Amino acid sequence: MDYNFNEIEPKWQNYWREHHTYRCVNQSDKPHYYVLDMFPYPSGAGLHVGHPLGYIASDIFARYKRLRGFNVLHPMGYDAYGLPAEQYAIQTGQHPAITTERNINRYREQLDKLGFSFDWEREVRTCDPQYYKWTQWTFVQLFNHYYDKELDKARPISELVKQLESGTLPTEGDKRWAEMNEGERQDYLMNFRLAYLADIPVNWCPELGTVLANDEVVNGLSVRGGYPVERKLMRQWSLRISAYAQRLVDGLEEVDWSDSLKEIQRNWIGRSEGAAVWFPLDIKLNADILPGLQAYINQGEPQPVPSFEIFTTRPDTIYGVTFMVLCPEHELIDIITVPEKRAEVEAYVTWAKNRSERERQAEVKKVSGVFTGAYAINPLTEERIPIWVSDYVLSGYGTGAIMAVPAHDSRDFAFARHFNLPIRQVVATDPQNLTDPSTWTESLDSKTGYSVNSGFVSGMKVKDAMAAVIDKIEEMGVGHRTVNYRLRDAIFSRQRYWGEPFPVYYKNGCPFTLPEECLPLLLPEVSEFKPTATGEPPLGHATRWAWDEKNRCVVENTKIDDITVFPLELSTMPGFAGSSGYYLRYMDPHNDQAYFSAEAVNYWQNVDLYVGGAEHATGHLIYARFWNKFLFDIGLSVKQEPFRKLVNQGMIQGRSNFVYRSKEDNNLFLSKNIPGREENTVPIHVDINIVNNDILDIEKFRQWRPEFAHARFQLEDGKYICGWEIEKMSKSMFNVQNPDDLVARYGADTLRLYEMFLGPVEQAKPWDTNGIEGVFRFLKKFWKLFENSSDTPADSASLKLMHQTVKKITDDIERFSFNTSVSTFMICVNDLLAKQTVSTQIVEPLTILLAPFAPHIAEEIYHRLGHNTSVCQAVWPSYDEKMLVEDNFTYPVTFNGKMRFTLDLPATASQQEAIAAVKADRRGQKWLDGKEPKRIIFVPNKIINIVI
RNA sequence: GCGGAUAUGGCGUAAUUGGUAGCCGCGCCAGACUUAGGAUCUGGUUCUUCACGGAGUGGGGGUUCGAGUCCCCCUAUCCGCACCA
Repeated sequence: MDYNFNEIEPKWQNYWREHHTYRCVNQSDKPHYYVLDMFPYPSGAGLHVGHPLGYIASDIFARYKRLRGFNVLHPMGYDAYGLPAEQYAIQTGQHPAITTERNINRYREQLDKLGFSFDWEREVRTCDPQYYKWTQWTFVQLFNHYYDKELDKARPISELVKQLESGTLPTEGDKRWAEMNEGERQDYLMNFRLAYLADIPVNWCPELGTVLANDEVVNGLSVRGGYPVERKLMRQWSLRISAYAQRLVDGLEEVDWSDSLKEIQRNWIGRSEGAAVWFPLDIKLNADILPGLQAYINQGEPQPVPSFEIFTTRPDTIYGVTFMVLCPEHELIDIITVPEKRAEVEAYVTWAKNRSERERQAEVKKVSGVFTGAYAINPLTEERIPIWVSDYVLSGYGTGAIMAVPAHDSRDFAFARHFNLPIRQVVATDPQNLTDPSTWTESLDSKTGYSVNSGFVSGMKVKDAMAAVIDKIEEMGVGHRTVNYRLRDAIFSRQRYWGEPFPVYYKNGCPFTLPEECLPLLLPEVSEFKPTATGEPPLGHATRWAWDEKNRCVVENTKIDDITVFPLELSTMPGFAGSSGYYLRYMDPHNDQAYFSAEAVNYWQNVDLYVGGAEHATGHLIYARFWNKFLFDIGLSVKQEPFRKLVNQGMIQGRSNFVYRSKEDNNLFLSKNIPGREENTVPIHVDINIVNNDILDIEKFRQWRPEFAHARFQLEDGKYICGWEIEKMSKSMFNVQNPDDLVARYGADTLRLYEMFLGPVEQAKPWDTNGIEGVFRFLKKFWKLFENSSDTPADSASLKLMHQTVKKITDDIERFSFNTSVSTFMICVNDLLAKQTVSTQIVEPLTILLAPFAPHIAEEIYHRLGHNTSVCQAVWPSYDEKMLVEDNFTYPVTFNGKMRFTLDLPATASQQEAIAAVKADRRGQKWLDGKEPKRIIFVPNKIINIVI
């Protein structure tokens, strides 16, 4: 009987489902292992071909670990909230819950066909109230905690309040806690909460009534609709992820991730060490401007005169400062600008503020700025330094103000050149030979060299000068050593419908969280998914959706004039909210008392292996680490890092095929290698499903589209050869390969093996089915091998081969090298098929080895070999080292380093035997020349290196 | 511009981690079987050469008895960040 995957695969998929083969329990004598995939967003297009790659790899590993005797947690779920379902809802009126449900069912169907060993009883969906209850709960915790910089962890905000009340902690700012009213106190606490409301500059589109992400805005117009977009300060929820910046950097040391991914995260967090320095203002203190400067007088370092703070990573260059620059958003601009410059400065600030992020990025090289007419004093040199405004200084980083050292910073250099400001050299690689900086074409940014023209640090190495200057400014009380991070707080509100509602209501404009027992706050039904006419987010359509404080419940259609009923937050949470803690929920998915139980998390700890795309490096993987660290601080999570080992599966690109249409004759198509084809034809994308190994199926092509019905061809060797190119996988390029088609044609086992055979899991590669036949042939051979097997005892050659295969496959899986595993299987089967008959003693262990890769065929053979339990309950075969050794090897022999001859030796030979063999050899005698070898370097199977 | 990675036959890749480069598969060539084949089997396939031989892991240098592998300098491609002081 032939290998009939059509019969085998559904049979065992049903068997596994009925027998709950992959059910996983939270207690076991076995060691535990948690294998996790990044859960998919169920898009309408179905499972995308890149997804199975990672799922197959993790499934192989999960199955392998089970066979090695581990209790394996291998769950799957859906990141079900998201924009596409909502956009579809706006266009069609179809509720996103319905489309999402439909897409999930389609995903599930596709996943089931591939034979994954997920424990579906643990499935989570981010849009399920039983799940998002805990997303909301975590938000409430974030709101109720602050970051204690002393203890370096999150603590309840109530403890901060206690300290403020007792006066052990003074308030920052002009008012003391005791003097504040309730509203002021809430406002003050908002500066500390880990989830907080604050005014943040956003891209606001008035026509669409929503905030847009930077990539949704082009040239100041919305991508959708082309409406004008303005930068606007808006009150938005944010997560104070920046408080965790240092711990997010430090944590990278202890995880087993690729260096490149760690590096991406390090860059994203952007830690840089430097100094904060206060520059006093040199202005006349008159009654007009004095109130505005109060904050600059009282705040921070105790300065008797108004000063402003800058951040620099190059304190050593402070003697080279020739101007200062403030960002256009800096509140000091308004105060210090001299009257005669005011009009010019205001015009510039208005222009700069209205530029979109995109415009700003596109015109990075354009220098713009304006002089305020005001001056600062360099605290070390006491020079007067002009203060400028320019948008090359960003408000979101440092203090939004810099000291400019044009000689040693390329941006300051460009600015100085443009406005003809002085450039003063204070660092030189060769202090003896200074050149005139006004002749330079670029700044000297390097940190190697010596300080020059720099007062007391002149002559020091840059590194020493940095330390010396910081010491000096600390001593003078005008600054201090500090660290800055590029990481910004995460904006957490979206004016969308299809997301988690915030468990927040507003009382006198102040946000309060709902009590825990009232969670989840259900997403209300709305009549429309667009923003309301008054510009509220879609949740504004929920009629009088509100919190009834007296009855402690959420109400709708109520009279809002009731004084105990308060409006609820109308924004929803962003996509990363639901995905930041899902791996913890899988540990205990049905718990309705807690996010997850202490027992569950103590048992599973954290994810041992996480497989997913590197595109989440600066999104999900940062947020999830933050989320986990917070849960760790409040005693829920038991590990600082959620994902111990991470494997990034490579991106799958598309391999497009082309036909070449003649420029003269629209019905004539030339095969790729016909002379003159390049000049006389235009390439046209052709559906890859009617091309096999770059050979076009001519009949299918004629049927493909009416315009090709009468196509004629110039063939080569009777075939039409198509061209190809690696491109992004997309419908419009007809290069999307649907996994379903391949399963139908070759079976899931072949697809699984083939995806692994393509190349290393981590590597990006084009999708290409050219080699799938070879893998399919292998499975047919494996089947044949089983059919040829008999109960006769195994011969020693076969046994040896089997042991070698066990070792190789085991090693390959451990180091995640599945492509070489497939090769190993092929070699083994080809060797065994050359024999008349093969013992079932050999076939059975090979079947178990194959089970992680091709579970259906392995299950079928395992049962046919007489077992009535699943191959998943089998024991991974072990190997005997003695069986691996080759009998004889040819060794290259060298004397004093020179290669002389080769020698045959048994692999098990000892040093003495090796020396004896050399002595016995005629050439050996000649080179030894009667002398005894001093030392012999003898590596089995490698080399004999003899030192006389 | 900064940071990270990669580079091996016609193609995807492999190399016991410093030890005979090209395993395995695709494709191709030749042959067998077959009414037929998108089936199966056998042999060959880095380049060059009739052959003997020679060359060869993006290019150039170095370390080593020995380098695809380690070091330095280029080049190309891919990815991430991008006025982050």
